[in-house]
Amino acid sequence: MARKKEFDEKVLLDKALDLFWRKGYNATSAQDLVDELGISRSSLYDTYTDKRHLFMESLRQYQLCNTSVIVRMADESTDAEQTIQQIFQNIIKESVEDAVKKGCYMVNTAVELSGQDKEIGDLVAQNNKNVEDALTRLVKKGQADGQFSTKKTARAFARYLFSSISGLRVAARSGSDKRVLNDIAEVVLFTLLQVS
Amino acid sequence: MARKKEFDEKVLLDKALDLFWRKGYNATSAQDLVDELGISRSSLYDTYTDKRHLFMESLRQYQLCNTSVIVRMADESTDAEQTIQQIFQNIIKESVEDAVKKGCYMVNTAVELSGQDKEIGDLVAQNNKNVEDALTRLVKKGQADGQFSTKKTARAFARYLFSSISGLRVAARSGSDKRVLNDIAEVVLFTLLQVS
DNA sequence: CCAAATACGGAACGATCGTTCCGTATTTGG
DNA sequence: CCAAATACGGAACGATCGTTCCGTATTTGG
Repeated sequence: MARKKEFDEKVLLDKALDLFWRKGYNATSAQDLVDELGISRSSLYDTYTDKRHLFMESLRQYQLCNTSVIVRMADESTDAEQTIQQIFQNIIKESVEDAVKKGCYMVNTAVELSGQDKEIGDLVAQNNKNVEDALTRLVKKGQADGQFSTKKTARAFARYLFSSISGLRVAARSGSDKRVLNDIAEVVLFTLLQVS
Repeated sequence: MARKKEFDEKVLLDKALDLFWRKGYNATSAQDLVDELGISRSSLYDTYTDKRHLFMESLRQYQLCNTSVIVRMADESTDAEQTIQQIFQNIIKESVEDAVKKGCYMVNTAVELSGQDKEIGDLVAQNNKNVEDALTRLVKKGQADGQFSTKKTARAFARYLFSSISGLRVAARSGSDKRVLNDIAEVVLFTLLQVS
């Protein structure tokens, strides 16, 4: 029984996500958000509580859209080797096509805030655990199918893959070009195949 | 022909480095620096020009102390395989012993500032290039000695190793415990040996 | 021993930070 | 059609930002 919002809450959450992703939390001011989202301060605070709350919402949104894709790919896989290749190729593609070199929002946030903000650190840690667990299931499957070595545990391989992805994302954010990213991914995949 | 400084410029540069390393650039205020270094604002600005300048000095200091160690290890190596193991073991040791989980200053800075500050981005890029080049020479040596595969170029392996180190450092900063870091390093080294 | 030069502590600068408030516009239920 | 409720734009809040200024202390060359 009142006036309706003139904007779409979810569309603007995506805009905020994009801004935080690009600039990081500390370097993004309330004024930046007002400019980017195109709404007034009062609407911003009325809708999203405050800057930190909006940031956490955007992190959850990212988790929902980007991280869970990897988890889904891992769990729906019928060919572990091929799925891992796909995961890496997706990341390369996304990185190369991104003109502003945003890297990975979770990696960026982990580096910037994990040590300073417990709640955000916990969210990132939970996210990482989900991915690591999914990769572990995927590697276990690959081991059962005789595609991967069993000389290390599936958990160890999964941690290795996760760390490789982080490294690739840092390289992407640092501005490494396509050739560098391809080299990295190729060697990760190559070494993975060799161990079988 | 005037009064002498009551503090050691280099000792305080190390303190500033430690603070920036821990908190990042944007989250470290001038007040934080005054508190940590124990000198007044005027002395801070008189000695180090301004916050950004002090930050860049600390980056150069880090490059001098930490990054160049890897370059030296690579160039003085007589056994490429063993040297790479040493490099990883050093990083693990440093990460495990660091209670505040600072990670790698260059990685942290690359993630926070490479996209926003051209001069800092260039410094990080130059640093990365130096490490990548040193690793390339090291891998080339390992290939010549028959320790590593020649199915990929030395450059590609070097980029892979560099990215692996970045990933490891992100994991360390995110608070991964010793077992996780060990798993990652072991698989990197394991896969490296397998390809020979 | 004094004039010149630099270092110092701490107050103060304008700018920007994240957040709140206020007066008005709009919508809806009765 | 009016009372209640929410959304809006934009001014304003106190706090903190990075930086400068000022008056005093200390050192050194002549």
